[in-house]
Amino acid sequence: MLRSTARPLLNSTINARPSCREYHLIKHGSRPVRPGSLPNRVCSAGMATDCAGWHLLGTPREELRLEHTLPTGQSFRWRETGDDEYIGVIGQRVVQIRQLEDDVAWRIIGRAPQAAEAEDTAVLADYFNLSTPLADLVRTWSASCDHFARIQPYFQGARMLRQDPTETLFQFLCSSNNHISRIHGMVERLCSGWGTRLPLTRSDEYGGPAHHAFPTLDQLAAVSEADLRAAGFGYRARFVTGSVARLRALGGEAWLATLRAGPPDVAVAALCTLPGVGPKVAACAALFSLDAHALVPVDVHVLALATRHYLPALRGKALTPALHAQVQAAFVARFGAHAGWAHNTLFISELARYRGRVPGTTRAEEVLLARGSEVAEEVDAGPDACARVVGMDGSDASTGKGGRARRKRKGGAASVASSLVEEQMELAPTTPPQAAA
DNA sequence: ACCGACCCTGTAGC
DNA sequence: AGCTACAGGGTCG
Ligand SMILES: [Mg+2]
Repeated sequence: MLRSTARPLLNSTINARPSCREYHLIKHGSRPVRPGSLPNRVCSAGMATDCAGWHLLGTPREELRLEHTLPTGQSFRWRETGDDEYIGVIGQRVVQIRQLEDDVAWRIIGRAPQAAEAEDTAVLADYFNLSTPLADLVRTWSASCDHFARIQPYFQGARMLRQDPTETLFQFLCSSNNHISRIHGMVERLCSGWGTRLPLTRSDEYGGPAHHAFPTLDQLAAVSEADLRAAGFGYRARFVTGSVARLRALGGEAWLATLRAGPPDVAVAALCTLPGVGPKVAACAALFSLDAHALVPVDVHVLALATRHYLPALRGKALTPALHAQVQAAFVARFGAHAGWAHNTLFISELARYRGRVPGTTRAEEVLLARGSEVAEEVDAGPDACARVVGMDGSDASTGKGGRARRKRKGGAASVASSLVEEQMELAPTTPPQAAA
């Protein structure tokens, strides 16, 4: 195994040459070295470390795959900095994280002074919800649902994160009737404009942009609607200032945290009293940050997959609160107390970025195949394939820099294909092609 | 319960 | 390449 044949250990924003010990920790094509000394169970976030600050999370691929967890719509706080490598902020820490063959490696590259190193491992374990055994849950879900059983092998390790409640609420306050790419920018400007900058602890190795904690409610209270409009928030500017004011009146972050202990419907009802927060955004905040593992944020895409597989009678109906409740109930009936987690795997299996990964599964693919589209040329990479099926040029569909499969024909299948290609981050179409025209 | 307006802007489509 | 037109992980009244 020659070094020259391996991809660079660190991406281009990391300038330092990795130490020899890093090579022991980071995979080189196949497997990490010194596996015998490493914890390999979910609940024991790794203690293993090296001189460059890398640790192992202790998560086998069935428990966590970053590709299915970080850039799939639960958080807008991560950016991909390399092949299967990301940098983002968890609370008061800037985290560099990378997928290994059967584990995940992480290190802290920046932190607030009050963020003690001794807490790092616990913070990571908390953020990735490591006390929830995903692989065990998957077995029960696969027994309950044929569709889930069919697609899940292609989307392993899709965990729910346990994000900060305030951060999650405002991220998804920005999400309604909006494009993913714009949401990313809005969240970023909120952080860089009003959040506390996190000093880098490895500034000699990292030359990328600065990172900031998500602004606290006190920091947000200093932001005017005009500020937000200038930052491109549009009409959501008033939602933000209004929600900040109301949250502070209710008791701020401490009050939000109390929602974790109560029933999910109480949390959702409370969140819905905030301006700009409806059932969908409330469910996102509750599932992504308030331990409401059973909640399902029902958007148009979730409704589409629900009508396709569970509630055919609801096809074509508008996404009213009543319908939202019906879909929610159907998911809980089928998947149980962690229905929100199950929904997450189903949701990401619909992403256009993964189109073709599961042979002949989605309705969109069925339409394309029925019309003889070249989508049939996509090879079956097999379950648990690591390589992307779409975006072979390495670009990320979610950043809009291309990478989508090129379509050549006009009319017929091509018009269907173009409606697919148009999907923003990725989601397969929710409306019949003819209706889209 | 239903329906139209809605701030922007990244991107598709010429 | 530049432009224009569109549509977007919903929410509100
Ligand atoms: Mg509300």
